[in-house]
Amino acid sequence: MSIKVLADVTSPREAGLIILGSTLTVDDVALRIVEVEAYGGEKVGPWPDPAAHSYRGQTPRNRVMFGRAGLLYVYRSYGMHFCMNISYGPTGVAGGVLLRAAEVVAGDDVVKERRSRARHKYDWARGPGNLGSSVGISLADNGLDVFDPTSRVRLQLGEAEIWSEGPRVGVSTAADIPWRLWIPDSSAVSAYRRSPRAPADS
DNA sequence: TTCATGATAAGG
DNA sequence: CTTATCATGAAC
Repeated sequence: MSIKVLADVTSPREAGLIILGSTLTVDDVALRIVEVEAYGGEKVGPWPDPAAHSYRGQTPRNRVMFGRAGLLYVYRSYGMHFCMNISYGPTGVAGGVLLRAAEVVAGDDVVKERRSRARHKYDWARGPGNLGSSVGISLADNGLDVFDPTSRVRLQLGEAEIWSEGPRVGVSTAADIPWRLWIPDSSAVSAYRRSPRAPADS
C-alpha cells in the first residue's frame, strides 16, 4: 500500500509530500520528518533534474534510486556526512526524497550521546547530515526496504497538515525549483542557505 | 560571512 | 590530475 503510493507518484513534489510528516524508525530511535527535498532523475526521463545525483545516469553510488520505490539511498556527503533518501517512482526510473530535518520522538538517550555537541534538542536531527548522525546510519544501510517490518530502517507514512514550499538548499543548478517542503512550526527545520554558485535570484 | 574538511564522480 | 558537490561547525 505505502509502496504503491510512492511508486505511482506523478511528480517529485508529490513524493516529497508523501514523505513529509512521516515517522522514521531506526532501531530504538524514532524521528518525525519535518523537512524534505524532492529530487527528480535522469536527463531522459519523466523528471529531469540537473541537481539530482541520478541526472547523468546510474553509478555505483546512486544505483539504489533506480530501483523500486521505498528503498533507502544512503550517500556520503562532502566526504564526511551520511545522508538519507527514500526512492520513489517505477522500477528503472530514478527518483529520491532527501530527508533534511526531523524531530526526535523516541530514543532520546542514544541520540543525545551521538549528538553530544548539539546545543538544543531541536538541533539533534536538524540538517541532513545531522539527521543521519542522529540515527547512526551508515553505507551498510544503503538499499534497505523501509516498508519491510523486519528492516532496521523503517518508514511509517503520515501526513503534514500544514506545510511550506521553497527552493532547495545548497544546489547550484535548478536552484529555483521549489522542491523543498517543510513544516513551518517546527524549530528543527534547517536554515535556508543558497549555494554561492547558484545564479542570483530574479 | 568565510573556511577546512575529504569521498565520489565528471571533465581536462 | 583538477574541480564541483543534495553539509557542518568553528573561526573570523
